[in-house]
Order: sequence, then C-alpha cells, then structure tokens
Amino acid sequence: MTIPEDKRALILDKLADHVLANGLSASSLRPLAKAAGTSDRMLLYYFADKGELVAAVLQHIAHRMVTLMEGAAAPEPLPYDALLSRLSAALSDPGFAPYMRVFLEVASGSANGDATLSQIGEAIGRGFLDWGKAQLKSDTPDIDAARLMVTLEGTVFLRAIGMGDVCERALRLKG
Amino acid sequence: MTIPEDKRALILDKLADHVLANGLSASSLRPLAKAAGTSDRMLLYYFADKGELVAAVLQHIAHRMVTLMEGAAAPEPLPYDALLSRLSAALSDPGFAPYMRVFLEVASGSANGDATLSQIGEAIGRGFLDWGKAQLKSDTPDIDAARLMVTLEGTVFLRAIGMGDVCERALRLKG
DNA sequence: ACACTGTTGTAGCGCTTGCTACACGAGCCG
DNA sequence: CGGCTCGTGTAGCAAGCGCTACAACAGTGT
Repeated sequence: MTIPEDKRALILDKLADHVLANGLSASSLRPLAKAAGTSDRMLLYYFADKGELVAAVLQHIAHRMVTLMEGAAAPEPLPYDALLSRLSAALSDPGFAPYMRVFLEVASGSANGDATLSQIGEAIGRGFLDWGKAQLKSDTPDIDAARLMVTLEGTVFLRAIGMGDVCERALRLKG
Repeated sequence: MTIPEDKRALILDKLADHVLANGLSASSLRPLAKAAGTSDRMLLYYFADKGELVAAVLQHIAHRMVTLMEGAAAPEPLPYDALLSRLSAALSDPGFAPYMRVFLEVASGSANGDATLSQIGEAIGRGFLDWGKAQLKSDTPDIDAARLMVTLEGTVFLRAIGMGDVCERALRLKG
C-alpha cells in the first residue's frame, strides 16, 4: 500500500530545492511541479493534498538541515560564548541561510494559526535545541541551551529585516 | 493634491485592526474593504495600489505600536536584567502579541525579498531598538540594547512555534 | 485475446487574487 | 441651465489557486 512512496522520495529533493530557493509563499503546486519535472496533477497523485505535500517537503528539508548541522557541529563541547559565536557564524553561512528563511516563514505561518506548520516548526525547533545542547559545555546545560537558542533565533529574525549590524554588535563582546 | 489623504486616515484604523487580528496573509483587498466598511474599488481609489495600501497600514500599525510602547516604558532607566524581564513580559501581553505576530510576518516577507516589507520592517526594528536603549541603564548602552533586542526577538520567534517554555527557561536566571 | 489495474495527460471546475472599464449621480462653475 | 470634475457602485477582466473528472495508455495475469 501507499505505493507512490518511492516516487515521492524521488521528487522530494527537487521540491525541497525549490522551497529553499523561493520560499513557501512561492511554492504553489504548478511551480513546484515544474521544478520537480512533473505536473501538478501528478503531485496530487503522489500526495493526498497540498497540506500533506508541504508537510513532507518540510520534513525532508528538516532532515537535510540536520545533516548539514552535523557537519557544522563542534568536534567537542564548547563553553557558551565560544559555541554562540561559532553557531552564529554557521547560521549566516550562505549554505545555511535558506533553511533559516524557511524556518522563519514556518514560524510566521505558525503564529497565524496554521496547525501543520506549527507542529513541524516546533519539531524542528526542539531538534535544533537538542543539537545545541549536545555541544554545550556547561553546568546548567538546559538553561544555557535555551539562552543560546533564543539568541540565535533572535539574530535570524533581525538579519531578516536588515539589522545584521545589530546582531554583530550584540555578539561582539560577551554572548 | 492627494485629496483622498483624509479619507485614508478615516479607514486606516479599521484596516489596521483587521491586519492585527488576521495577519497580512489574510488581508487581501476584499476582506480589508469589508472590515473598513467600504469596497475594494474604493480602497484602490484611496491608495494607488495594494503595495501602497499595505505600506500605509503597516506604518499606521507601527505608529500605534510606538504609542503602546510608550505606555509600557519603564518610568526610569533599568539595568539590563530587570529591563529584559520587564519587556519580555510586555511583549507576550495579549495586547502586544498581535503586533509581534505581524512583525514576524513582515520579517518573513522581508527575508523572501519583498522590498517594501524589508524597508518598513527595518524602520520598526530600529525604532524598537532606540526605544529599548532609552530605558537602559548601562555603561555600554549600544551593545546592551543590541543584546536586549536580539534576545527579545528570539523569544518572539520561539513563542511563535510553541516553544515558550524555552523562552522562560532562558530568562529565568540571568538575562 | 482479454480484462483489469495502476499511471499519466488534458482539460476544466469553482474560487480568489489585484486591478480596471464604464456608467451614473452630486456638486460646483460658468 | 450646461457642462465638468469628483466620488462611487456594478461588473468584469486575466491570472493564479487547489483540486478533479475523464480518457487513454502500459503492463500484468488468465
């Protein structure tokens, strides 16, 4: 059953590429189909409806992001300040930035009541938090990981509205 | 010239109410017109096109937010930690939250290349930063105001995806 | 050879989007 | 009074949206 599961996997990469490059708001069925080399008709053959498709693509993107993050992880636990500056640099890397853009869009949709986005957004966020905690050398890892994440997402937000200078000022001395 | 400028002012309040209550993504011309007690036809008589309308509404919202913030300002400058917890509480107040939701949506649109939203988002952000700085008692007000803002926007982001618990953990001890 | 099942293209539905053409009344100016 | 501009309603446009009905094809089992 659910025979098209294989076909899904084959096109999810291309769908993810398109969403990362153009954002969720520019990801209606026809552009997505074009990017995947198929038709909107087929997209809805593989996926029950658009919600399921979006959920699958976002999960695929999240999975890719985890892989990317594993590559960017510190080889050994670092104290708060060092880890913060390391991760802040990683997040503004051009390879990482598209993921943050989509993450921001998910957060926005989630705040506006989209249940699917909310669920996926939280899952991604929790994974991110754990990933950070694992790299932290701290007496109070839960608190420091939370502080780390709040700060990092704050920089994502501010950079989105062209206030990257404020982020740098905030991080230059003391985390 | 620009005769309809008065008419604009009369409906901007209602338009702002609608955007704050329903978000930008649910603010196409016809719902907006209904909320303002007029027609989409008239909206485009008062404003050149939708971009100009959105810009005007967002500026109006920003202006309202400034007023709201003045009411929430600390009576005298506070040290970093005290100000942070005070403002964090203010931002999650139900009266303030809709503004943060819209702000988040603006940031998301800005990150996806919308020039108008980018411009307005940065203006709001800079205003916010200055407002925070004015309330800060610090030897390094620029740096601390930047840190304050990064942290506060981080909590807005995380709360949007249902991670308010992480925000509380991050702020409970030490800012 | 036949029927059946899974896959795909074509075409289109009903709806929303931003925006506009056109007509009609109200008020002002000569 | 006659015309003219300003404001507004009605109606509709082309494009895009998610989604679907239908037909045709391919492959397989009998």
